[in-house]
Amino acid sequence: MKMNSRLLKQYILQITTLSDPDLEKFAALFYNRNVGRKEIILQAGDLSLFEAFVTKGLFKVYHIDESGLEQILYFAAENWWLADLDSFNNQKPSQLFIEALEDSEIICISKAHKEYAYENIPGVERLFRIMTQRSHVALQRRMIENLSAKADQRYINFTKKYPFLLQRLTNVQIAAYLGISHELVSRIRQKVNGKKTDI
Amino acid sequence: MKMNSRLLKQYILQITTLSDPDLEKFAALFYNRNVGRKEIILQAGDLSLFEAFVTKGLFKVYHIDESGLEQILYFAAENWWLADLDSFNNQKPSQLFIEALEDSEIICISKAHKEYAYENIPGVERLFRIMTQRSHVALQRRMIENLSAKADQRYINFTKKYPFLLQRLTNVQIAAYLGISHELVSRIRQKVNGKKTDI
DNA sequence: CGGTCTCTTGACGGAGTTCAAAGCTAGTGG
DNA sequence: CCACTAGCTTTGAACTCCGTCAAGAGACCG
Repeated sequence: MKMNSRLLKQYILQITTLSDPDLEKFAALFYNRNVGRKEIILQAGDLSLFEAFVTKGLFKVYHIDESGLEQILYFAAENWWLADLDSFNNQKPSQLFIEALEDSEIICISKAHKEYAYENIPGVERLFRIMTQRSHVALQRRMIENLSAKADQRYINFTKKYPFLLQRLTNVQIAAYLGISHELVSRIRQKVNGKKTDI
Repeated sequence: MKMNSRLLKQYILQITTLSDPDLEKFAALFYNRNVGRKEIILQAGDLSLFEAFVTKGLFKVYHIDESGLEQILYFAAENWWLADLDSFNNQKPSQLFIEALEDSEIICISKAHKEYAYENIPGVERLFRIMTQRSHVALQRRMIENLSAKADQRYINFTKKYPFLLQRLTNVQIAAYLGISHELVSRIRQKVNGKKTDI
C-alpha cells in the first residue's frame, strides 16, 4: 500500500499543494487492486463504482459502436487516471469499457470516499478541478488535430507524443485510437520508417 | 446588469446549490460587455483575460491551422461559457480565436476575480469542477462519434443535437465544426431533406 | 446597383476502407 | 521441447467516400 500510494502522492504534489497530513488522509482512502491482462474492470451498462490511479501496467478506455467496432478514448499507463466521469459522478450506466492490456496494479477510490474527500480535505476539490481542466485541454487539442490533420500526420504526432507507448501497443490498438484502419497504420509505418533510414 | 446576471444565477442553480448571498456575491464579480457581429474577443497569441457567460447572441470558438483552415471547437449561444481554459488558467498565449457570429451580450469575469471567488465563496470551486467535467464528457462523446461515424451520420447527429442552432449557422461553419468540406454539407443536406419529404 | 458571401452542382482525383491471402510471432498444451 | 493455434502484420486490388476545383445562381449589404 505504502509503495503504491507513493506514486499518487508525487503526482498530486505536481498539480497542487496539499499538506502532508491531508495527503496521507487522502491516500488512505484508496485500496489496492491487481488486474490481469485482458481483464475488464468496467463494462458498458455497469455503474462505475470507483475511480483509479494506475501504478503499474497499461489500460485502454474504449467504446463499442452499433457495428461492433472499438473506438479508443485513451490509453492509461503509470501515473494516469482511469475513470468514466459520466458514470462515476452521475451514477448512471457507463457507455465505456476499461480493459487491462498488461498485468497491472491500480489504486482505487469509491464514490463515497471521494465525496468524503471533497467535503473534508481542503484542496481535493481543487485538485480534481485542475485535473479535469487539463484532460479537457488535451482532448480539445486532439479534437482539433483530428478535424484538421490527415491520417499519416496524426500517426506521426502520436508517435511523438507517446513514444513510450509505441512498443506496448499493437497496430490494431493504435488504429482504434486514431480512427483509421489497422492496414493503413501498417502502410503509414512502412512509409515513415522508410524515410527515417533514407539518409 | 441585474437583467443579465439573472440568466447566470439560474444556470448556476441548475448545477449546484449556492446560498443567495453567495450567489449575489459571485454575480457581482462579473461585468457586462456588448459584442458586435464579427468582433473577435480573443485572438491566438493573446492572453485570455476573462472568462465569459453568454446572455445573448452566438459565438464560435475555433483554431486556425498552418494552412489557414478553421476548425471550430464549439459554438456558444445563450447560457454557454466562453473560455480558453488553457490560456486563462495557466496564463499563457492562446491558440484559439473567439468571434461573435451575431450581435451579442456577455458577462465577464477576470482571472483575479475568479481566483477571489475560488478562495472566498464556498461552492464556486465545486461549480467549476462540475462544469468542466460536463464539458469533458460532452467532448468525449463527440470524439467517439468522430472516430466512428461517417460524415452524413455526423451531420444528422448535429442537427438532432443542436436544432436551434441550424438556422443561425452557415454551411461553412457547420462544415468547420464537423471537419468536412462545405460542399459535402450541402450535398448531405440535399440528400437528408429529400428523404424527409419522401413520404 | 455592384460586390461579397453563400449555396448548389458537376467532374475529377486522392485518401482511406474493405476484402482476401500469406507470412510472422508468441503463447499454450501435449 | 516441439507442434499448433491464434493473433498480429504486411501487401495487393477494387471500391467508396470525400476533398478540390470550377462555375453559376441566389441573397444580402452598403
